[in-house]
Amino acid sequence: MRSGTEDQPNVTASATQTQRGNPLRVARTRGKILDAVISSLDEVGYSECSINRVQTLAGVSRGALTHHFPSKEEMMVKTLEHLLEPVRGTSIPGDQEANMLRPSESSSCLQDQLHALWRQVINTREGRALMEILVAARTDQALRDRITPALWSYNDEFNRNIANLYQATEGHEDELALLWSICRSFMRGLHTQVPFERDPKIITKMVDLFGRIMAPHMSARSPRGKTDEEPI
Amino acid sequence: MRSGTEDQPNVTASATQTQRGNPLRVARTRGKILDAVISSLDEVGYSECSINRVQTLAGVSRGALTHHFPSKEEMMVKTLEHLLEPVRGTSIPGDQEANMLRPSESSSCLQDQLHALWRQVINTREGRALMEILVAARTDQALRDRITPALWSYNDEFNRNIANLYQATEGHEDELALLWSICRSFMRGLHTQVPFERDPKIITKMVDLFGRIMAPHMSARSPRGKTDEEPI
DNA sequence: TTGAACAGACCAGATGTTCTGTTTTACGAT
DNA sequence: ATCGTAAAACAGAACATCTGGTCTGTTCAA
Repeated sequence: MRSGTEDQPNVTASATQTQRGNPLRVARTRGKILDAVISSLDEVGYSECSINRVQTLAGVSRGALTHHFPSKEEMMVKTLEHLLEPVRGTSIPGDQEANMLRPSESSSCLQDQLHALWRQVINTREGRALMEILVAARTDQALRDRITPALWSYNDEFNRNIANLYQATEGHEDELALLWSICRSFMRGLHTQVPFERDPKIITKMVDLFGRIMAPHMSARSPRGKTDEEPI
Repeated sequence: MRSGTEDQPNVTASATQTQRGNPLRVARTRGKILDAVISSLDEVGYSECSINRVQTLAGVSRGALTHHFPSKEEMMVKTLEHLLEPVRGTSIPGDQEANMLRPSESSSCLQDQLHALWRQVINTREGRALMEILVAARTDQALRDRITPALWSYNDEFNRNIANLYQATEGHEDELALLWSICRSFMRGLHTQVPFERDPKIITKMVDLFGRIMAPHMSARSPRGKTDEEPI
């Protein structure tokens, strides 16, 4: 609580001259820590994602960790914001996840896009780590209060982008955001089914059938106007 | 590890003469403990659901708790099995949750039934507690291995019942289980959205729209014998 | 020389488990 | 009927371990 609790130097942006001097060394350290947090959340869950585990996995000292993240709550908040960055405005152009909303290169069929969303975004280290934080924040009001603004901002950005890339069937244009919320809720729920499913193909079948059911209600906009190479 | 680790006297059934004597006193104690576990999971989450909190909330001593549940893992396993009981074969006939799968008395419209499922089963203390255990078990292999059989058994029973009460549209009869898995996955995912939603009505809207989308693919069987009274 | 970046020790408190006692209950012998 | 006994049911202390937070140093770059 010695320094401002809310405006740590941004790691992704070029923090060239915040106050004193630390070029990209802090970015590497913070990156290692955030990566260790994500791995820990994915592999052992929120309750076992302890400071000791993170510092060991990241290969940094306790001092370094506490310097960058004064508290565990701070660590989780910053991790979540880090996880949400790729789809926000602050994303790096070359980032792979930044294109998650864009119709995949292979096909613009909704089913294929949902499959891609599941495989490349939701069912990943990052996706599972995010889920852990969301579930933990439900019962941790302090954490929830701190991550809610980022989630709202993310959600707004998400809906803004999605309206440019997809459209609901005519007469139901106002339902597009709701439709996508349903898609995301379905896939988050899938997280709690995967570990217990006998046959992994069931998950694929569920995504596939879900896509078939949703397809009549929404579709990708044709992206001509941005000179994309024609999806369908 | 002094007694058999797998066959504690069943609490729901009339444990009249298992080996020695304990009539309904143990049922009350176990009930208080299980209730405290459920409340703790719902209110403070898995990571904060400690032995101390449970024993305090239940109003029982440490000895009583460890007597009935020798380990925390055992406690969680038994709690999950307790949560899954109402819809299993071992359910008490008068239990309110036992009828969760049955078309509600109000209407047999799928949307209304999904709303009832959400309000009366999923979005409840018990539903949220179950979610906490499922999420925790993802990263806790020992716990996962112990609850998986109960989940499979529950799932089989679920699908068996659901086939008697619902039907997919003709030509897709084999998809009924998959359709219901999608419904359940969607609603589990909803758990992670509720705490962060600005307007609670959004959740209702999502359930409603989801029901409208799913309705063409499945419907309730008429409960009178086999004489269908035309669902669609 | 200044302050950020890092290193590592230290702490009070909480965690889950194990342990030894005490009470309660059922049942069999009298 | 009652009394003794064994085991279940319960009570609570003690344990080593781990948690997250705080603290004092040291290194590094401007």
